[in-house]
Amino acid sequence: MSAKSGENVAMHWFRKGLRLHDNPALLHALSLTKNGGSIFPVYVVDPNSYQLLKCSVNRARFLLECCQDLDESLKRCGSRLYVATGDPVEVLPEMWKKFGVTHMTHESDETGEPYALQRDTAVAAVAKDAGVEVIDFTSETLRPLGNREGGYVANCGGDASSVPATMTSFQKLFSRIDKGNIPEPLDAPKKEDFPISADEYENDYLTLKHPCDIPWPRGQNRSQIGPIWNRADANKVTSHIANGGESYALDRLQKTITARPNWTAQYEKPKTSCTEVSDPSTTVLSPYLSIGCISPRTVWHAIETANKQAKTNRTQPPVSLHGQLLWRDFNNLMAHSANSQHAGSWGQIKNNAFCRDIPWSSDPNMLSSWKEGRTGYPWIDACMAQLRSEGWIHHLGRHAVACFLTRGDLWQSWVEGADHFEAELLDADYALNSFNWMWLSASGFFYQYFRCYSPIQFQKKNDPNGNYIRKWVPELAEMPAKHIYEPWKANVSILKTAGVKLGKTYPRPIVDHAVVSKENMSKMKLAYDLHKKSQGGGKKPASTSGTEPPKKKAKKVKKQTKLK
DNA sequence: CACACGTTGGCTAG
DNA sequence: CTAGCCAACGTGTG
Repeated sequence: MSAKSGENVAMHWFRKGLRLHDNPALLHALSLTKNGGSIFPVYVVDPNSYQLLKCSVNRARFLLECCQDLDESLKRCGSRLYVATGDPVEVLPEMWKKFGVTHMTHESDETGEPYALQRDTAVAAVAKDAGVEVIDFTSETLRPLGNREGGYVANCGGDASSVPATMTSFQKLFSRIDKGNIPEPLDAPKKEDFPISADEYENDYLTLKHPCDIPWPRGQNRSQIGPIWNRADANKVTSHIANGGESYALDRLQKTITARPNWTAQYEKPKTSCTEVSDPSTTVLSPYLSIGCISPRTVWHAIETANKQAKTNRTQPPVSLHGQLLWRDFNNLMAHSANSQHAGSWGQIKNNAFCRDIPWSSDPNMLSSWKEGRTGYPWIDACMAQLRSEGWIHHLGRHAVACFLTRGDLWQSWVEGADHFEAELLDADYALNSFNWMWLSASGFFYQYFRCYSPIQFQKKNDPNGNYIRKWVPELAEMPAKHIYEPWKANVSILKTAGVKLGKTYPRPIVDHAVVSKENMSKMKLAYDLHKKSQGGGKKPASTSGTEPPKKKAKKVKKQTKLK
């Protein structure tokens, strides 16, 4: 196809942002074709992308469903999704040439995720050579992260290293910009917004239907990067916590938020339940937000509308539903800031401006026991089983397993845990994943390491009968409630009745939580002291141990006087 | 320098 | 079921 002179041939390149609604880049591409011309909506299945490099078959399945849904929606507009496979730097120029593309739009990736950054830089260079004009738009977060108008960095004097690094101060920044008002989302384009043109490639660039159609990254040993699968594994993926696609995302938004104004207004994240065995207590919009099936601004305004309809008092950030979107922007801003200071530092410990260097051990056996749910702590193993099976765990379950792997029990690096989550979670997100792992391991953003989750007590008080364990660790399904959280404490006859053989049908505990959690707290104390020394450079004299008892006394006295 | 505060801890006494 | 302690983190504010 060649463009008539004066007519634009526009391409919109979907990477994340797999939606038609609130998609400024797509709308711009369409506006270029108002006076004739044509549009090519494109997705490149890129095995090296964050979405596919480390990726379970369940996550791959979700991504393909997103593309299929997008294809169907575009078909209803008289267009379709053109799917290519390979390295965008090679694939896109071929398509530009074939289609006669004059302009390409895409959503910008502002976090500085290393692969996306080098990919977009390389694509911009080849586009320049090919004479294709590339225009990008921010639509991944509530506000732009960087220096664009209305962006967080732009509102902090343009310096990405001086943005707020605590949630409290971030909320202040958020409220200061445009008085905390978030622009209305843009409508999805309608059929009449699309130019009419025949599809000369109707048998080509079709959407992939099966995870096995996705090629492995070339020249790499896939088994060392992430999960591998075959057709039989792929066909077995049946437990769907979420079907991929914008249609499903908007449907879920309707059912969880729009239809439940009182529930929405009273939402308190820490109080949501992590004991449900089939019906999650949260919205499960995260898989859709991470791949961009739904716009954060669309979710924001749906919450706003529901809040106004509610007949109850409404909760406030950070625990409210709006608060959850603020956390998301905050996490993205932190990734942007870290990578602006040291490229690629966000996902690692080294050079990461927000991460303390804690001397984690590296024990392959500990790590694999955790990944495979063989720690001998039923609540931890149940969570890991749900992760493997559904690609999702409740937020508090994630806390428990993350604390357990790192500062709580196994003393393994948070980066290992983050890699596993990235492979398995349907809502794997570059910014949020590392942020939460730093938080839970007390490497950054959260420092009260003496607050430690118990792999037993925390869930025992929520789910005394252990229903969640019974579902995800069926080996323990017959254990009496009294011993289901600590099967090693049950006597021989109880175990026998329940059909459990410790060390055979279910493992003995890999560590003694009561012992190692105390040891680990002292290790944290040492690591923090070392950090203080390296930071202060002798600036601040270390307090002597002799001052401790009087300090305690003084505080106690003050507390007492305060109470009176 | 002191103090309040931080989205979601555990334990025990009353 | 709740309050207070455990042993004590960093950040932001005044």
